[in-house]
Amino acid sequence: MSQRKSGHVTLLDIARASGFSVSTVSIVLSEAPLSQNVAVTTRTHIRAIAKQLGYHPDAYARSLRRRTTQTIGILAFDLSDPFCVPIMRGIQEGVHDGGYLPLLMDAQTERKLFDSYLHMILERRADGLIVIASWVFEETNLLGDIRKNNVPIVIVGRDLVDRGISSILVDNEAGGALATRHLADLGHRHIAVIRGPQEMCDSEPRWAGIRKTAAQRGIPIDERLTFTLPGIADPASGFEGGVRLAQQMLASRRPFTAVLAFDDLTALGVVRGLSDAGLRVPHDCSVMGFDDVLPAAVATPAMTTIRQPLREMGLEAAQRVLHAIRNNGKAEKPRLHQTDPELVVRQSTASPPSTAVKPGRRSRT
Amino acid sequence: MSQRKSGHVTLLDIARASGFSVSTVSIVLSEAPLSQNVAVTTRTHIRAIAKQLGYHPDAYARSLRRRTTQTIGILAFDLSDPFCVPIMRGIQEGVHDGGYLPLLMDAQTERKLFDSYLHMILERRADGLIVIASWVFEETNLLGDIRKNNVPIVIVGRDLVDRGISSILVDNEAGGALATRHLADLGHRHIAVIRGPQEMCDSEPRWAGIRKTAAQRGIPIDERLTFTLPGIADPASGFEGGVRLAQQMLASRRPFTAVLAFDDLTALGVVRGLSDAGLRVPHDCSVMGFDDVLPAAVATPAMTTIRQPLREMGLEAAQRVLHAIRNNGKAEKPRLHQTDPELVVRQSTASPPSTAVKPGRRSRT
DNA sequence: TATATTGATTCAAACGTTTGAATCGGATTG
DNA sequence: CAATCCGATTCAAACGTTTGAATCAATATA
Repeated sequence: MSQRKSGHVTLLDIARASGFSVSTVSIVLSEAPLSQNVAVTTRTHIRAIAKQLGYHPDAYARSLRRRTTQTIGILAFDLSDPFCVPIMRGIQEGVHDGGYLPLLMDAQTERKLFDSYLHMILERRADGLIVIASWVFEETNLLGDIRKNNVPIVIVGRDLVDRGISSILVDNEAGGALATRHLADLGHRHIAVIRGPQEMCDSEPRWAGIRKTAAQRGIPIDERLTFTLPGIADPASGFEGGVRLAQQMLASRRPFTAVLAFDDLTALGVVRGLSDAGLRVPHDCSVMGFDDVLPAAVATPAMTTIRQPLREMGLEAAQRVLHAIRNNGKAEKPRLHQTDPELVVRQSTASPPSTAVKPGRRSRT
Repeated sequence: MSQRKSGHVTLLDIARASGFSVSTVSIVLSEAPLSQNVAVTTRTHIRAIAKQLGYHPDAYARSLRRRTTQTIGILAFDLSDPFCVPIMRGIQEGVHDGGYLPLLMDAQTERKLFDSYLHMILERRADGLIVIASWVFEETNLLGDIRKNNVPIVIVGRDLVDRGISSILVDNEAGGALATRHLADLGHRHIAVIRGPQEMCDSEPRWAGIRKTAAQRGIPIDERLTFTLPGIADPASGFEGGVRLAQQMLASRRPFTAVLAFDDLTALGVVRGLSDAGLRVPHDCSVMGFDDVLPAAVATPAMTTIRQPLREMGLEAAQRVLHAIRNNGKAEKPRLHQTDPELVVRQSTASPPSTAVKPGRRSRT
């Protein structure tokens, strides 16, 4: 009855129903400072009617008038990547605590979608933007458009500082070193390595950390036991890659007692590959991952890995944009924030077998 | 220079820069039917300036005027549940194809956040709403408010038809039957069962499917080998529950050759629990999950499970709301849509050991 | 030449809020 | 009694769009 054509209850509806003007109703319902001057009886009356009618202020009209949306866009390149989830959680926490509304979007690894969502975020006048760049993430020139409309932006999972964008990243070199040191401490001398795809910025420094630490400890790196993942956009491909590369390792007939995989999914693939060949982890061969995502924790044997402080990274990203929003005027210079990785020892690593197992030869059946 | 105080480029800016009126600019840039009447030179001129200035129409002003937001809210109770991801993907696909923008929100298993986001969705005037109710999901009376503002709503993962809400759900009874049949076909006669928490609507019918099929096949269900997961909101708790219950199974000293777990995470927990006790899966004992989420697929041995057509369910949900939006006037009556589960045979199930292993006794070490 | 037709552009109102300024009856003060 | 102040409420303009109706010149028709 009092419903308008739009189907939504508006201030006018309440004004009519209560006998007061739209202004008064607005002042009361939005709890403006002026509402202290409004008679108490009026206030309660208006509030009662609003609740009864199921009034919810129109965010569009409100934002239009107030010229602020209190909204921060979160654009994930691939939300199905378990890697994204804790980051997203951290971001949400930070954004929410700052009184902003997170506007979550998932580009599903599709460049086209990514751009289209970037448009939407611009059109929705988000006060800030955070990009989660998991796995292989293609550049987009649209990011320039973002800055043209001076929306503060932070990216996590990729270093775009030289593009003028604040970035948050784990210290990959330290992570690679941590992993290598762990295997060295266990006594491994023959380590197979699976490097990340060349397109990913994490690959190189992680590899550097591995190489340097191996050199320090006097561990030779056999290049015939060094492999590289192909750069496919689908993160689940990491698993398949791990399976395939494990087979190649075994086929190479070079001895190794541990595998250092680029990330957890790849490591899980390696476990599968080794297991299919009759090898047991960690009894016959140790396997390490990187990231510490859910599947690694619930697999058996539980995966030893290098944890990225994903939640903290998300939180940091949120605080970074919020800060940028607050001193809106002066654009601060982009910074790179590196976070500390952490070794998580679980079940997939152990000392090398006493008698050096020669992989490629089935150990049972 | 031509930037307004808002920091965003507006139609007025372009009008001034081009020498045409706001109306003309609007007509051109929004590609209204009238734009055919606009001179070609004018069109290209205006478009050029718009691009140069980096113009993006203000979604708020536009929606306000057009009285439609072309937006569908997606409210997930817990996005970190891998169960949600394919559903969300399906929804996104359907929503996007229908020309709508998905507005994704993640309640992080918090009732308070859920309600708060529900508010936001209402305030943002979403044209429709889809709720993903993974795991234990508490009711909320706010759903009534949604209908009061006649926003079409569909829920997936929970049956709320008697509350007047269209629901999409896997056929749990069929799924339970499918799983039981698979184990029976393999020759298992002693099956331990882990039932879902009582708070979940999936638990009962799934259990019914198991019981009936077991009876059909003449397989006794030992109630001392039947367990129930506690109803905790955190889905990762399923894994812990599985570990603990596996220990209880073994401690009970009752013989069993297979475990039918409520879902994949629980099943992975069971594998861990059995493995810690020295039992091998599937050699000593088979384990089955339910849902078919990512961690089940990448574990070793790969988990045999019952797949829910999650993506299809999401798609269906999207189409259901879109349909409801289209014939807005007449509210159609809520329907329950049950989807067909599918058996996915992997590595975690096999025939029972020839010599009936008595669990509770370590088979090695 | 006057009138109708067309093509190109603009006017102006509206969407639902918010908010500085204005109103207005009544009470207080000089 | 006039002037002032105060508390309670309302006016009216603005936010950036869209769009039916209006304008207006130039061309085609009678």
